[in-house]
Formats: sequence, structure tokens, C-alpha cells
Amino acid sequence: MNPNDLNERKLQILQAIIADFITTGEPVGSRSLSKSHDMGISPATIRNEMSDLEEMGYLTHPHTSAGRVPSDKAYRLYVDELMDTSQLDEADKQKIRTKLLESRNELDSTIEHAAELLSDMTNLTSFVLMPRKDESKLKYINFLPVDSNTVVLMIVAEDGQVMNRAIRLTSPYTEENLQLMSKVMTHNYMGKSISAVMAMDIIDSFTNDMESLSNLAQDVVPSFLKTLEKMLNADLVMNGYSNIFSLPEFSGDMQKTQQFLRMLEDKNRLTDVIVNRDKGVMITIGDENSEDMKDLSLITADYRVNGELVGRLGVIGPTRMKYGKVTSVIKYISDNISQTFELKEKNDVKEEHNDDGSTEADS
Amino acid sequence: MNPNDLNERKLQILQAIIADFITTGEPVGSRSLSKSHDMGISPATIRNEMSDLEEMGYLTHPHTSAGRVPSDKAYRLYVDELMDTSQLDEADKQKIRTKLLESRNELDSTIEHAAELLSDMTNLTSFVLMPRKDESKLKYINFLPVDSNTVVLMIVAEDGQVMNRAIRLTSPYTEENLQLMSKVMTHNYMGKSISAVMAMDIIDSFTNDMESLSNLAQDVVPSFLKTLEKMLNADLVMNGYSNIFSLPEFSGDMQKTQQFLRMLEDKNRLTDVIVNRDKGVMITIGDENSEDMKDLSLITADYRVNGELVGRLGVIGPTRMKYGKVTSVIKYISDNISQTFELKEKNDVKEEHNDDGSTEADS
DNA sequence: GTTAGCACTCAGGTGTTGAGAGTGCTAACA
DNA sequence: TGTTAGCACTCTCAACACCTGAGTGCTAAC
Repeated sequence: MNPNDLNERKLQILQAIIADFITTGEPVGSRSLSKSHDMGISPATIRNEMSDLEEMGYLTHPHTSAGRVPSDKAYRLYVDELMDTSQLDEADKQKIRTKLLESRNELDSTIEHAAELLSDMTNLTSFVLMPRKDESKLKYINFLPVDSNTVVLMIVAEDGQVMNRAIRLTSPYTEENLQLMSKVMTHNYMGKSISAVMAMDIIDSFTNDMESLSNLAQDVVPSFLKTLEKMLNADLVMNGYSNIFSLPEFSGDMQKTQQFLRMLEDKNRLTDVIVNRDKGVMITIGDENSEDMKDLSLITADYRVNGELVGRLGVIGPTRMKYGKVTSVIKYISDNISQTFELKEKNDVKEEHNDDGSTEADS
Repeated sequence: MNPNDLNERKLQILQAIIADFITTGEPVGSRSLSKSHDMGISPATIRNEMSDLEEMGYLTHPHTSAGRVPSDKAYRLYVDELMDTSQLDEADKQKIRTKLLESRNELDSTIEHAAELLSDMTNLTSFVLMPRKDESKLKYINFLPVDSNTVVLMIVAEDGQVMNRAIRLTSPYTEENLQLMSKVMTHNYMGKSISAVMAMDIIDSFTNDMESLSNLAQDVVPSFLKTLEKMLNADLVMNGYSNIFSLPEFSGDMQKTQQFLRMLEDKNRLTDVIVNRDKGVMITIGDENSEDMKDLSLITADYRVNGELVGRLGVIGPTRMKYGKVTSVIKYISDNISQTFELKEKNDVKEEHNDDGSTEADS
């Protein structure tokens, strides 16, 4: 368990096995190991050490006459103690910076580009999450006329999140009612958090107090609540799921491929898993994950905007992945996003602006 | 070529072969055919007919000693002349109606539900497209303050389409400038079509005429253009891509599966294909499609809102699919969407409302 | 025109075999 | 006592042969 159980040589051998296995995907034998990594000991000695390592749980054996394969425990040790996370060369860094700068003024496209970079550079499936926050407060609510029986509901939160939705009405509306509704709802919910508003008994408040609006409210409130709910739900974007076909562990095994893709298709489940991970860079390997991901690894990191935690991005792939490279890519990308959107602030704010929300109060 | 070339018996045999092959996926032999469909002729006779049909291009032979498989031409004939598109029983219809009614007031979720229904009931990959229209005209443009260096751009079109995007500014803004910008842009572009606005030289107009706004314009106009572009681009939603794993033609063939999924992952390409199809129910089979879909079939149909063409939905799968059933499902769903959003109008409009856009003119 | 009979074809499953890569054990060596 | 060479053994994998079943095409008889 404790890496101190392992003497220098065992560690060296383990590292060599992991490195070889990660690049080739083939079980590593004693002879080929002694050839590729010249460490001045014979295959027989390596075999003895391997046997010990297996007993300690760091290696496994697909079958008697196969080479050794690192266990999840070995990957854990590797990730914690052995791996090199500074594998990004200047060209890679340049590539990341360039692509992210392309869309520096728009958070949304920056995020999309980040996902693309991530799957391209790791050759794995990447995802990006824009978590919505319960605590984010409403700023204004607005209903816009579209045609005789359709309106658009628009909700803006203080943190800049905007959500809109077309609503079909069952009874006709008047322009005045619509404006009144916008005003009343903005007045009632401005400054309140999304979750707080969702907990209120909204329909009732209209039927009781505002006779004239109750018809409109019947149509509009359910959609309003659904829209709030959608604002709370994190939005998951995925990229490069067909990358798995280039991995030998999948390309031979239809069963596994199918399982992987079905897992990805259940977005709610996956979102849940990602949302509930620890902050910062987090790596979970094989059986550290839940049952349905037990031979996959997950690496995630957070990105910030204005120093505030806003989202999470990461990759998912087989336990055999280039942890060092992948981790450095993820780190570099997330830091870069965070920095881009932080630097600006420091440089740019020369003048404080008035932000009392008055723009919308008269609409 | 002409189905008149085929006598009654040939047609009957061809139909039987197609039916068998669609359900089993196995090449159909003369003996098994004569057993399953009792048509009072011996296998030998069937063989002769099959041989004729093959010569005419309706059947093919995977190899000498295999049964016959329908060609794309046969499917074409089947779809045009033989298939039964009234295969939906009341339970299925009920299921569709119920699910679509769940979200009757919101177009967006209705569409999502439609996609789910479609892939569930056909066991294929479904997609739904919300085409944006070049001709849709802008209604208002609004910039909303978020924090000291972020604003949200919101564009509303006359047809109810709303698009928003967070923009990071490189230089600070004032509340007044923001409001002015909203007013100016709304004034300039209101009533113009998206494509017309995109063709205009927007930045120039600011640097020349509006000195005070030129800084803000520098930051904001590129994002404005990108957002317009996004409004033009159709938004493709897909569902059930892992359904292909249950199909024998894929589950044995990794190559094919990979090709299929890679094709689906290229959304731009796929969107293009779908956008450019004919109106109404359209079925394209095998080599009637482009090279990369030459052993797939595509069925699409349009749905309307207020009698106006707004979107398209469909499925994609192997040429061996239950054309009758699938077509009826697609038809029923698209009709149902269209009807839901048409019926309402007829029932509900008792009062004409004022729609001069004045709500936003003073914001 | 239809059918029975028969020779022929071919994919796919099964069994066998040999090569190759690897292990574990033992005995010798430093 | 740790290291190594040697060797028997194991297991996968690819190649090969073989068989079976399903199917065809052809021919001759009905």
C-alpha cells in the first residue's frame, strides 16, 4: 500500500512497466522490459521483482503466459508519485494559447474551443461543464411579444446568465398585460436566488393578488419554473467520442465500446458524476469510479472567470492513458482560460461603471 | 427499372424477400422463403424467379451459396409501391400524443421530446433540426450590463428567435454608452433580415459617425456578427446514436460502426445534408445518398408552426430498416407537432394584439 | 411452365498444430 | 544472499484442414 514498501529498484521497474504499457497497450514481459529500459539486471531478476509487485497488488496477469499489466493501484501510485506533469512542449502551449485567443471575447466559444483542444490533444473524449449556481440571483424577467399567441420569456441573472424560451399561450394576451407581467415578476424576484424563487408559491400569488394577470400567469408560470430549473442544470458539452475507436482496448471489443458509448449518452448521469467531483485537478482511476466506469479513468479541472469558480472540464478514457500529458494539457487549458479572463479585468478596469440594474426597470 | 416489368408473382416474391430480410437481417433463401410465405410454388420456381430478379437488379448475392439480399433499387420499389405506411397502432399513437402534450406550451421541449420518441420507437438514431431562416428579420438588439467588463448581447428576431451571448470588453463601458448602443443598433437594423445585416459594413459606420461609441463597437461588433451567424446556423439535436449497437449489421463490424459514429460526430456536415433535402417526407436509400452514407438510409419530414415551415426531423440507419413503420412514426410525429401548434391558433385567437415592438423601444 | 434431383459452392464452426512470448522454478554462481 | 542461466511448462494466437448446412444453378422429367 504505502510506496515505502517499495525499494528503489521495484519503483523503477514499476515505472518502466507502466510507461511501456501506457504507450503500447500490450502486457509487458520481463525480457522486453530488460531490453527497452537498460537497467543492468537480467530478465530473471526482473521476473522475481515482478512477482513481488504482483503479490503486493501493483501488477496483474491477464493469463499465465502473458506479460504484466499495471493495476489501478499502480496507476494511483504512478499518478501520485511518479508521473511527470511537465510534458507540454512550447509548441503545444502555443497551440492552446492561439486557439483560446481566437475567441477571447466570448466565454461560450472559448469553452467550446477548449473542449476541442482537449479531445484533439489527448485523443480522448473531452467534456466541458458550465455549472449553474443555485445562489446566482435574478436580475430581470421580461416577456417579449412574438406573434398573436407566442411570447418569449427571458430571464437574466446577475452573473450574466441569460435564458430564454418560447411560450405558446392558450389565451390571448395584451401588450399591457405582458409589460405588467414583466414588471411585476422583475419586482418580485429581482435579487432573489433561483432556488429561492423556485420554492415560492408563484401561481397562487397571481390568482390572489392580480386578477387581471391570472390568465396569463396560468400559461406562463409553469414555463417560468421550468426555465429556472434549466438555469440550475449544468450544461454538458462533449467532444471526440469517436476517438475511442483508435484505442486498441476498444477497437477489438464491441461490448466495451458499446458500454462506453451508452454511458456517454446518458448525459444526466454523467453530469451528476462530474458535478460531484472535488475542486481543483482531480484524477480518479478505474475502480475508484462508480461501477459503470470501473475500467475508465476520469481527469477533471476547474476554470474560473473573474476568480470565481464557474466551470469544469476534463476527459474520460481507459485507465491506460498518458496521465502526465493529459494532466498537463488539462491544467494548462484551465489555467489559461482562468488567466485570460482574469488578466483582462486587472488591465482594463479604469473606470467603475454604474450597475444598479436601472436599464431594465423601465422596460 | 419500371415496376411494370415485374409480373404479379415476381412482385409478391420480392416483397416477401424484403419483408423477411428487414425483420431478420439474414439473406433469404428459396427454401425458407417458400416455407415462411406459403405461396403455392416450390423452392425451385422461386429460385428461377429470384434469378430473374437478380438479373433485373433487384436482388444481390453476398456470395454464391448465400440467400438473396434486396438491392437499393428493390428498397426504392418497396418504398414507392409496396410498403404499408399505416402500421401505427392506437397504442403507439397514444404514446406519441401523450408525450408531446406533456410540453405543449414550449416549442423547445416539444422538439426534444419528439427526438426521443423518434429514436425510441424506431430503434434508430434520430435528429431534429431547427433551421434558422435568412429572411427572419431583426426586432431588437439589446446590451445588458453584467459586471465591470462583461455585457450580455441579446438579439431578438421577429419570429421569436432569441440569441444571447456574453461579451468581455477590453475597455470599460458606461451605462449610457450601452443604452445608446442598444438604441442605435436597434434603430439601424430593425426590420432588416439577418443576412442583409451581415452584409453591411458595421464597424465602419461606427468609427465614422459615432465617435463616442467606436471603442465599444470595436469590442462588440465582431461578437454581434458571430451571433448573427449562429442564428442562421441550424441547430442539430441527435438522439439514440448507441441504438446501432443492437443492429446485427453493425454489431459484428467495428469498421462500419466507427464510420457511422464518426459521420454523426461531424455535425456541420450532417446538418448540411439535412438542410438541403426536399420538403415533405423524403426517403433516400443507400447510394441515393452521398458517398459516406452509401449504405445508410435517411428519412426526414418537416414540421410546421403556425403553418410556417420551421424545422425538420428524421432518422438515419442502415438501408435495412422498417420503412413502413418508421415512415408512419415520423409522419405522425411531425403532423402532430404541426397540428398542436396550429389548432391552438384557431381556437385561441379571439383578440388581435398590438405588435409594433414598442416594448423594447424605450429600454 | 413447374418441379425434383443432384452436383457444386461457400461461410462458419470445430479441432489441431506450431510458433512465440512469457512465466516459475531450480540450481549454480559471485 | 542476491543474481542469473537454463529449462520445462503454459497459454494465446494464427494458420490450416475439415465438416456441415444452407443455398444455388442446371438438367431432365412431368
